[in-house]
Amino acid sequence: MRRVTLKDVAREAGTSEAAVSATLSGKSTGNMRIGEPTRQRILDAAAKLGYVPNPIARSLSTGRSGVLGLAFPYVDAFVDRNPFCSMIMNGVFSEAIADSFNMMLYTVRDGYWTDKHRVDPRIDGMIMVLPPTGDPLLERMAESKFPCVAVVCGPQPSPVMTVNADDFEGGLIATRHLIGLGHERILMLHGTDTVSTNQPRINGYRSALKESGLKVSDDLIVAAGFDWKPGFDSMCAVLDRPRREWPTAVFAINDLCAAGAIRAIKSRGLSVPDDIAVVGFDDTVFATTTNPMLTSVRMPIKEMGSLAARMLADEVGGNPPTERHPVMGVSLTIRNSCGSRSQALVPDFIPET
Amino acid sequence: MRRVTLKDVAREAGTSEAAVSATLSGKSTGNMRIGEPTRQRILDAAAKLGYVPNPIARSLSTGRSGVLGLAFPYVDAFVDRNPFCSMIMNGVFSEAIADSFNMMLYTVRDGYWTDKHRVDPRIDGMIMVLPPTGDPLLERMAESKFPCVAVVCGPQPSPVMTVNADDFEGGLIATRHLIGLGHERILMLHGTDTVSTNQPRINGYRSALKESGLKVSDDLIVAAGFDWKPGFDSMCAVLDRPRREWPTAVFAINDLCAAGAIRAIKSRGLSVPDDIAVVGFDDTVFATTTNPMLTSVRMPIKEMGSLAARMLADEVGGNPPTERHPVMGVSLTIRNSCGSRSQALVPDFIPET
DNA sequence: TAGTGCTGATGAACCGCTTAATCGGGTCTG
DNA sequence: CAGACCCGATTAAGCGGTTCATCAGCACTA
Repeated sequence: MRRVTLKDVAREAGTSEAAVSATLSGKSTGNMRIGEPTRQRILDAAAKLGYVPNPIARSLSTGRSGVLGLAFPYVDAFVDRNPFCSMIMNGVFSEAIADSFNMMLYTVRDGYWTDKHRVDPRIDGMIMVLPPTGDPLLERMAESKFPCVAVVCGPQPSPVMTVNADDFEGGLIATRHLIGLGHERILMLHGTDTVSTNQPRINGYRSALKESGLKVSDDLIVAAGFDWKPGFDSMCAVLDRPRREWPTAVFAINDLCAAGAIRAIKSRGLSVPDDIAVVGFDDTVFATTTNPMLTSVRMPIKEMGSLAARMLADEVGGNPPTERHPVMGVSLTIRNSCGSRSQALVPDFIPET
Repeated sequence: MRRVTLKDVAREAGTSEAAVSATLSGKSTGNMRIGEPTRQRILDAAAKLGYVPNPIARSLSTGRSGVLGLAFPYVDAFVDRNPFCSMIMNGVFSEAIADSFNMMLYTVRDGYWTDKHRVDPRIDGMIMVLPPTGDPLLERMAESKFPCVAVVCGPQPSPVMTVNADDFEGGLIATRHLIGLGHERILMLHGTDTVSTNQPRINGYRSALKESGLKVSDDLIVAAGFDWKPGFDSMCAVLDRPRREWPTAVFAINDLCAAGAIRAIKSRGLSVPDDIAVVGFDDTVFATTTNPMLTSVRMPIKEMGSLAARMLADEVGGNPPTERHPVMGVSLTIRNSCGSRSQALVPDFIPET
């Protein structure tokens, strides 16, 4: 039951190992030429023996592995509760497979990457999801010429390739939407700056207010977080203020946060959107499980993953992408949480199966 | 900027490569002994040069890679919308890291595993999540002695190691809960048999009815699915029946399906739980984003992933686990969707951050 | 003193594949 | 007819580790 090796095939075909290697790996490298009859014998022998090249041996000798690394922040709640990560992975994975790359998983917690000059030779390149803003790690990777693309890492210049969504624009259109519906006191529930999307979204919010001549009030820019509970808590805190200080609308940093805010609002016996309108961000599955369903800024999350994989595969394959810092467009998916549509409980958006 | 190799360290330390290898890999294999002074010189040299062993070379010569494979079904909607997958992965990953294994990703769609005698030498073992029931693949893996554990693969005997939750018990306690609240017409919204959890959960439902002397009616066992939309659609269809045929309670195959059912019920102007009570399954994040929040059967999903990784690591490490087919217990998390608790909008369960 | 046994270390084969260098021999050219 | 050239294929040197067989040296025994 031993694994069939090159040598076995060579013996079976009555040729040298080199001939087999050249034939099977396709690319007649160097000056190696294989004639048609020999080629056939080798192919037959390989098929007969059920030969499959050993990728490890190949890696050792070529220095290439055909594996892409995917590193993401390791936070239980994030992974378990927020589909963002799996959606990125989904995109990365499908593209990687299409390019016949395998995927290896890492986390930033993993000590592997903290070491200065260390790069895992088992991977040809790395995709880093949501790297902490200003992570020196990216510098190191760039220095060591290790192909790397950072996904969702913020708009500031980066030493490595990046894939971002236009978070500023997202904040802008979400807020404009609310302003267009007549809201003037709009609460921004934001997250922490460890996540790069935070500031741009807030800035978009600010810009939208300014362009409409509305006052930007720090009282209405409140720290919450990217999960359900912080959204709930922060919204509760705001509603504990005197009634006249209440906002008439909320722009939440993401859907989960928005879902928490909605429940907080309802827990006071208030209505969404009649008393307070809510807009989310990301347009994930949560936007359709809340009640009312969320109007949310859509990011092409899966596509961002695919694009990152595509760019990395190209870079590794020797075709450096010309656009090394793409910014994906966002749009607003309008549902029921702002009152701009019918508020029937029948969903106006049914996800595809 | 070349990678530092064993040879470099040997030269620096003035010893042979063998001595370096033996020292650095710890286990003084064979009859190789290294004296303390030499050992120190080698350690110093390695530290000075910043030597890091090349895992590929090591793999080639040892036949072991220190990598575990994780294969999951590749369905967009499943990955993007259902946290099940990422929760399993979370568990697997954290345990794998703890055992200093890396993780490589596969999908069952990936042709790699369809080939008869083919096993990726880059991994030491494989965790297969939700393998299709009766997948011949598992037979093959068992035949080829390749360490493998199937996670959530159903209660039937398996040629490989398995990790399951007690789905039957889950169906039982969910249905008993509803019966205990006085319900007699309980609708079962189930999924498809391609997922192994489907039948056991239905069987649990049946048993609970029988033990209470209630009639099991095929009209009340309705196919839906594991996502939001099928739950919504099937519930709508049931509510299209004459009123006297309506159920007073619903047991849904999972939380997402339950969420769809809830919306369907509300879209008819009915109340959950006053008119119809709903129980979900899995107790994922969705159980807290619906309104009312879902009473749901809790499976220790992350723990199942961890356990699988643990078992696989042990098997690979030469300590075959004694319990090769553990079944994890389930419990019922009671919230608001059955009327057995206060229906205040304030959550009685706030997820940890 | 030859033999035994142990410690500490080395040399070299090997894991399975790639690839640069080389080579035999046939054809074409000057 | 010698030299140039191309085709088809082989040889052998890596890639960077692990590990088995061997060995030098020394102490201890009979």
